[in-house]
Amino acid sequence: MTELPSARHTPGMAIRCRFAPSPTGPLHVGGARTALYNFLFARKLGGSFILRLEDTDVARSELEYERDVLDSLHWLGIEWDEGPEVAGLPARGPYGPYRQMQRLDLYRAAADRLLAEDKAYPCFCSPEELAADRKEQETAHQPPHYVGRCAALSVEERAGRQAEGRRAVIRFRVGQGVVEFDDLVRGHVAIDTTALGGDLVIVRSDGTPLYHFTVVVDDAQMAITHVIRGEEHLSNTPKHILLFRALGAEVPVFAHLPLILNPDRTKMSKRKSQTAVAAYRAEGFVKEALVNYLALLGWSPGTEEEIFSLDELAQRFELERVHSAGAVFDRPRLEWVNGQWIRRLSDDELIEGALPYLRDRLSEQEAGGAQVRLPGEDDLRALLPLVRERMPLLSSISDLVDFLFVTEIAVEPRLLVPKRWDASTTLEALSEARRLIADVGAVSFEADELEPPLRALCEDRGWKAGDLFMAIRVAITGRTAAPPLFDTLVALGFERTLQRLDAAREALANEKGGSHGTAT
RNA sequence: GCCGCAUUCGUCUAGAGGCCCAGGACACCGCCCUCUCAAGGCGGAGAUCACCGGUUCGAAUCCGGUAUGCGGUACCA
Repeated sequence: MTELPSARHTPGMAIRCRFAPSPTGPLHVGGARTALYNFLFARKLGGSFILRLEDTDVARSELEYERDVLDSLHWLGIEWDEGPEVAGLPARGPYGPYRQMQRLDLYRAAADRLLAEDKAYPCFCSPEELAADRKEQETAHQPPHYVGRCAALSVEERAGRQAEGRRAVIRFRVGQGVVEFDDLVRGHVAIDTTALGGDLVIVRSDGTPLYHFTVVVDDAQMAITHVIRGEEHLSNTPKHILLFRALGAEVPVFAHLPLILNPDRTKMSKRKSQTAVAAYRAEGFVKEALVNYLALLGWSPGTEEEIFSLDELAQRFELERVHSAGAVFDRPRLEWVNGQWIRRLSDDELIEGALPYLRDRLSEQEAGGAQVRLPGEDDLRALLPLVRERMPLLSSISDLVDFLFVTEIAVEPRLLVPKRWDASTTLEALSEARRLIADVGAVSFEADELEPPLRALCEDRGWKAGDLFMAIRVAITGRTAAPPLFDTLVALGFERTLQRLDAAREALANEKGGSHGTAT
């Protein structure tokens, strides 16, 4: 029996695809990308995107994770057309319920049908028997498979075992032959059923269904036309196809996505990489960047453009252009994309995104004993031109401007002295600069007014302007890297600029006096 | 072990027989710009297209094999 490819999509039929996470952990970037590709595919072709929760692994499923998965998808802008009830909102769509634990009777009915048609059978083999089989196969260098001990039991034999009190699993008859299908990403795939490990268990002895069964029952009942999922399912696809056929259902088209990898090229894992979408969000990545980056991890538009909004992606996305090889998750590149998107955000979006980080930073400092003023939206709005292009992450805002909102900054005296200068020169320069700034500022404290006289001073004294500016920068920010100096002075304000200059001079004088005192 | 999938610069990728002694981006290096940091501009280094055979006038592109990697092979999902 050689099967012809049957994974054909009927033209004209509405496209339906789905993302089916199991809430056993926070949403992983790999899952997010799978969801994204499904979403984009549906949007591009005017189909429906369905969300289904695979929560049959009761032991590992947690409500907290379910919320994380849902929140993360929502944050990314990946909205579903049909899905379960969440946060008080009712379920949407005609094929519900969309939670597997609420679909148990559907699986039971499907299993009963397969049993009635003898496409499946009860298997009474004990775990010990199975383990013994496996061991034997191993020594004989055979691939592990179910030997079929219970495949041909008579009605009497089954009744007998039941009477002994043995509990049965339900096994699906896999049969002989080659299963073939055309994967939208991988092309033609053919797998012999002998590689499937024998008749597979679809219902546990406690009556609960197994993944390979529920996924097919659900995809069939929900009329899924395209199954877009991770590559780890490729080898199991023949089982699914056989099950679809046995159930008399249309076999969907499959598309197996390449894996996202750790830097060592193994499947990306929590153990070796940061995987949770929520963790990237917390760090200060914007949703546009994560979507953009993930879309390009395994897919390319074929042009040299690389910044795309979700809407643009939905217009351009093609499954046929998805790569077949795994892709290493490259954080530096993600940060670059993030910087690109931060530049593109509106002022309000940027403020909304960044302000909480700044306030958190200042609150921390306040808790540490510092006196701070918590900035509001307008404070940050005024600073946007100074910081926007300096932010790889939303959280970068803190290092850039926090010194503007604390009453006193800590200045390391050594940092005040530029490389080409000594402490005396620095002290003198700072004093001269203080005088000039006080004079100019008394009339008008503007960036344009401040710069020329200070440059003239340097010219006069034979100083490098950069050295003077660096000394001032450290004096008022405590850092050697900061936004442009004169705008920063203005943002700080006339009074506070003079205060910090004075404090720096004092610190320098003390330091200098101290070291000289001991030397002479 | 068996089955499957994959293999183009460090990384993400373009490339569907001649346009490729392989293009772009990130990262890296240098120069320019410049008050620091960024950003931006320009330039550099970086891939014998995993390897070996074959097909062809011609192969990164087609075919076969090998190697390596990854995935699957559960009463997990």
